[in-house]
Amino acid sequence: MAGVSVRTLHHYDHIGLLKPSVRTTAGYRMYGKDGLLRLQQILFYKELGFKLSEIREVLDDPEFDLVQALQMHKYRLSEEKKRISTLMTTINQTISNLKNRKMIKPEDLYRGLPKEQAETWRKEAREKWPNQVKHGEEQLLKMSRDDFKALQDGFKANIEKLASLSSKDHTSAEVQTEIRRHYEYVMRFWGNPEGSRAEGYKGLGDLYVQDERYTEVEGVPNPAFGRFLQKAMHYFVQMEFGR
Amino acid sequence: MAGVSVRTLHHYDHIGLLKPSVRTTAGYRMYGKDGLLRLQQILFYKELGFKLSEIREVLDDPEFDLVQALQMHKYRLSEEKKRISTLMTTINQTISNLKNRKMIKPEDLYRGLPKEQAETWRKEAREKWPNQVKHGEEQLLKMSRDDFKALQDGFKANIEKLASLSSKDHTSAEVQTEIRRHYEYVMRFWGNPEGSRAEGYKGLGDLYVQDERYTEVEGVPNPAFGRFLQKAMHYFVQMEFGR
DNA sequence: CTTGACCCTTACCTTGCGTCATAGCTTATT
DNA sequence: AATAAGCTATGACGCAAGGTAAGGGTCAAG
Repeated sequence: MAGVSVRTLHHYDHIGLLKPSVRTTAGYRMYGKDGLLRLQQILFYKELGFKLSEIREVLDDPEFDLVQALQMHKYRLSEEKKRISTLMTTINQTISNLKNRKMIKPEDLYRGLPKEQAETWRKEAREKWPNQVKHGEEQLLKMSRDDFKALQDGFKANIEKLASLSSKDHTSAEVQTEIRRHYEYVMRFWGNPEGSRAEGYKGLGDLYVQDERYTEVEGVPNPAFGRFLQKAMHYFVQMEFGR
Repeated sequence: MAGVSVRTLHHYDHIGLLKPSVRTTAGYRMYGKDGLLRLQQILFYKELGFKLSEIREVLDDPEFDLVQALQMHKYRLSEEKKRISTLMTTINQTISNLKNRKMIKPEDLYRGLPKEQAETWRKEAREKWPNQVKHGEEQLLKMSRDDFKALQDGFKANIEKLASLSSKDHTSAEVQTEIRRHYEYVMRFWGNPEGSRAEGYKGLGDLYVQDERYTEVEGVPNPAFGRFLQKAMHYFVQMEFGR
């Protein structure tokens, strides 16, 4: 009748949030106009996302600082909104990665590289970001073998350093410094066109979580490291490019 | 060790989401590298807001359309985000109303009005939007007594009509048409300066919920009507001014 | 008087674990 | 080796806000 179920009224009665003004001899709950007002207030605050216990405080304690409570709640809501926003961009990245992974097979990446080198790369199974590569392939082809080796070793060292930091806070300066180097390596390997770099890098972070092969360390998969990297990378992009 | 509690692993085991690869003779749960990967994937999707049952579907059914699931989830998140946004503006309104209500006493409103008229108004106890009025007072003073009476009667009729519609959907054309008239009446009574009208009108809707006196019909408080009006008014402002 | 539409109470189910309680296992120290 | 500290395991209960029966009384209409 008033938009709430009988069960809800039972519940409110049970927890003492809203008690009927009278009970008929048969035990029926009867609510007066004051009860109706209180119910509407309850529903109002409930819509705002307050918990019933909080509502009870608000309504029963006249000394309660309602304005402050509302402001605190607004802050909670704003945090939740931010969280949802980042989740949505993460989902976007994940979706585009899944699509691209379907379209480009790993083999495509090595096509055009000297067989020997491709074989080494594949065996080491450490710097595997072949997916989505379109520009990277060309860039690699332009490099001399020595340049490539140096880059590869530096990259390897960087990854290992990050692995050793994986128990730290992903937002710490230590980690973020190393992540910046990681970003630069990835860009050189990956050769992403300007503009989509931030997006691509974040997406790579998501891939780390999706596929264990990306975060093997010394040949041993380490998925927790993947999640650590993903968070650190997202944070880096956030700070560096502002989303 | 991996960022999850033992209890969580028990739980995942219990619901069949993540089972240990082996059990020691003592019954200890041992997870292999595959288990670790699966755990990370679980945590990843959990962060995105998926329910555990959904995660199980995603991970266990290779035929599962992950992209579609992600897109659906993104939509859910966007809806939630919208909801939070409107909640936040509602809170803002409520806060400013509470503040203003504290600052301006009802008596202030009638100050300067002919005593007789103020008395009538107070007694009828029906069109009570004296709060926050700064401009309204002046406007009322400019009107002749007859004009005022006509306005008052029309307003009263409008409110009664809305009360009779309070069981309908607040977004229906019927209701919204009457709400538009209500809006016009309020603006004439209230005399809000241009620019803040939409905000003020929404805020008035919130006040309806806060104080039963605002939605008395024939002298009888009707708080459910208050909530109805509030929603209808918010919707009106949304459609008319786009927030 | 019976039927259907309400209401009552009691109590279990949901989600994702936290938090005991009780007991067995492993490891470190004595 | 014995003992204590510090794991783990298995129930089982609790929280939030009610949904969903189960079993039974009540009320107005026919």
